[in-house]
Amino acid sequence: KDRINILTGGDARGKSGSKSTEALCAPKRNICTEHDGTRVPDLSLQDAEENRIQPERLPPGLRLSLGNLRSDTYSEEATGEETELRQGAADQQRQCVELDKRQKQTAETEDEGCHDSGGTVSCSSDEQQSRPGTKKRSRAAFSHAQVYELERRFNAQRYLSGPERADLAGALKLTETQVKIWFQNRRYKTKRRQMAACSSPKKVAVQVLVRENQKQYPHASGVHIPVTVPLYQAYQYHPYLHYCCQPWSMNSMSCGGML
DNA sequence: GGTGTCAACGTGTGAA
DNA sequence: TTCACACGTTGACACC
Repeated sequence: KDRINILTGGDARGKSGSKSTEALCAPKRNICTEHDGTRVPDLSLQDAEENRIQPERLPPGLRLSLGNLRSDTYSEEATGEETELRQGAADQQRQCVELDKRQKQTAETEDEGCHDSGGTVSCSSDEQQSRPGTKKRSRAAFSHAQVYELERRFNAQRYLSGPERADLAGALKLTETQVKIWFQNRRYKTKRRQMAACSSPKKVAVQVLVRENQKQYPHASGVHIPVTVPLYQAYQYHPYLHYCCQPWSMNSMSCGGML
């Protein structure tokens, strides 16, 4: 059902090298079309709020390494951020070192058929299948810098065109497929969290309504049940709520039973 | 051992 | 036919 959103509005997809790629992508971004045909804003900004990686929480080693990864898109933002990136706590540095050690150990213990692709360790499916009796599936662990840059890009735009994906993949030393899959997984993960956040506020409201056995709302149909918990309070603990339950999204997010 | 995370994979779909 | 999408699942891994 959500394909409607993608194919009619928010879709920035395009075949690599396809002639229509650029035309499809940029102008339509940030606009989605609901099932009933109404247009709704893309959620990238809200996602950015929820998913943003705070620079001060990054290990210092990673902070410094990010400068080489930044594309022109982020050049302005990078200057102020880089100063911030240089400040770090010692424990964070230790954490980073530990993680790097673990990643290196993992890489070293991989089989010979596996290859290191820019900080990630993976095996091609051919290599896996060529081994008799082994059907081991690889799961590349992206480096912190790669994930950071992917997150940054995702916060800026939820969909990448073919050229954009190629650029990003090249910058991060990942394959285009990896970048594509990462964005797919990232969008789906965001949506799942939205749905989870959308359903949880129900419990809060119900608790208040049944308090003290007061029969304040005789019409059980619930047509005019007042909201007893201010929405801003709910938003404080459920950051997805404010767009998940807005009028333009009510049709698609099944939040009708929220009260 | 159970659980959560996440990259990779599989499926169904529409557009070009 | 090819491609990218949403969505669900799988398998590896880390943590408790």
